[in-house]
Amino acid sequence: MERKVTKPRATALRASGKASRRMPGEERRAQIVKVATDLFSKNGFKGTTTREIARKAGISEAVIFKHFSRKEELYKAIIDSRCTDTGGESFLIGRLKGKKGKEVFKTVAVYLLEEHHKDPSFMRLLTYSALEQHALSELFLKTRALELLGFLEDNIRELMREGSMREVDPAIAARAFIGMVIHYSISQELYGFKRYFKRPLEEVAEAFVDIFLEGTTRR
Amino acid sequence: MERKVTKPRATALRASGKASRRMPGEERRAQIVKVATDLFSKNGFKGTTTREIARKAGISEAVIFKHFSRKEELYKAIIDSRCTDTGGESFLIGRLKGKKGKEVFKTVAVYLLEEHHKDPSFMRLLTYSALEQHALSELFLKTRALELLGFLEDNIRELMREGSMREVDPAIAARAFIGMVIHYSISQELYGFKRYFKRPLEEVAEAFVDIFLEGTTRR
DNA sequence: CGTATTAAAGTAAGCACTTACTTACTTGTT
DNA sequence: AACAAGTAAGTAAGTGCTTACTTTAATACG
Repeated sequence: MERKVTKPRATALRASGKASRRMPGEERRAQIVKVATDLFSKNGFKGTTTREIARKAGISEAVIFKHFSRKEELYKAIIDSRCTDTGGESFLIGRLKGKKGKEVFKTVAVYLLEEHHKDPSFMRLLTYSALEQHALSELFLKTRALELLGFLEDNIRELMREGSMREVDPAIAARAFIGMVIHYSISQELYGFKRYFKRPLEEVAEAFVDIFLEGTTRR
Repeated sequence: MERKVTKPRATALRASGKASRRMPGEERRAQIVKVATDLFSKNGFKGTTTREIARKAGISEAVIFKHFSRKEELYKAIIDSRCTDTGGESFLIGRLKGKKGKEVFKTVAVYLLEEHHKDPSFMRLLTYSALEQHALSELFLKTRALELLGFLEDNIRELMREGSMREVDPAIAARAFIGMVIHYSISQELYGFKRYFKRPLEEVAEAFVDIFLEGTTRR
């Protein structure tokens, strides 16, 4: 049967100056991942369509399926890359080597606040994946989260041994510290608290460390 | 044209013992809201279909649209009811009247941890709505969240005035306290931390208040 | 109390559109 | 000419929502 003739979409895109041009396979794959990451972090897995990913990448939908067998596989590729990305929290652990005491807490707080501020997409992706019960939050928990908590607990035990920190439950104390930092970060970026409250993040980090170590009671 | 004849679904449901029976309009509306709340909190707005809501309620889809003009309107009805629900945080403010100092922090911590543990659906709904940029998180922020933070800030100022609390930034201190509590709660329930760490919530609440007031430094 | 009527609650079937994904083919590059 | 990258057109299934009709329950009346 005679084919319907319609205006080619990609050529229309090219005319508009937003079009993709042909790319080597690996480059195209990486571009799809980047665009998809952005959309998944904004809309979640179900809320993101392959049609929208293709549209934003300036390609046809079929190209996505040249690189990924299914939508789920694209999502998994993103999750995997984000948990092995050297820009993540293992990088943080590296920066903590050699630091002790207050400096550890300060470094952790500043790093986390800065990372979340600079690029909220990982935080959003992680939150969506926890809600949607995807693998990312499980993977993240088992790798980054427990690793960082473990590190802080060890640091707290060391401080107790050398007598500068009082007897506390290291696990609970680590959770308290991480909790105030990350919740601040999430409520500022995700919940819009930053419209009502804005401070330099170094100041906020400093204040949190101070409260954690010195408490709020007058002496 | 002659209608196709197939087995009525509702009668099939009735036979299976799970069927809805006829209900007065208000009762049915409430039932739809309850079922939909559960599904929206598990799957988000986009991830929940009207077919699935109807199936779980044991009714046909058309019944939903007898009560709500659109799916979006059903969602809004849920958001509204959850932010005016007397089981929410305004209830908390009521409980804080007359309490001072350490007792305020203790009551807030225990209450929030218990509420989230007993019914994580609101927390999930709120998190989904923040990600999906629905009205719930905005409404919640403007009502409950800022109200509670304001209350804590006032309490902190009062403690500084009477000399039992040292000079801190009340806004930052309130965020620090709320952050450790809520993040703990969310990470336990939503992220699955409770599989790796379990403590009686009174103990956790007590420890957080202690850290907030006394810090962790040995004196 | 029985019957007819009316109102309320509910359904089967469908519509128009969207979704993830496929396939046979075209275009561009080497 | 061969290969890689890409597309137009399509499929089967799913989605939010509508409509014309059926069923059930309540009410009025004799």
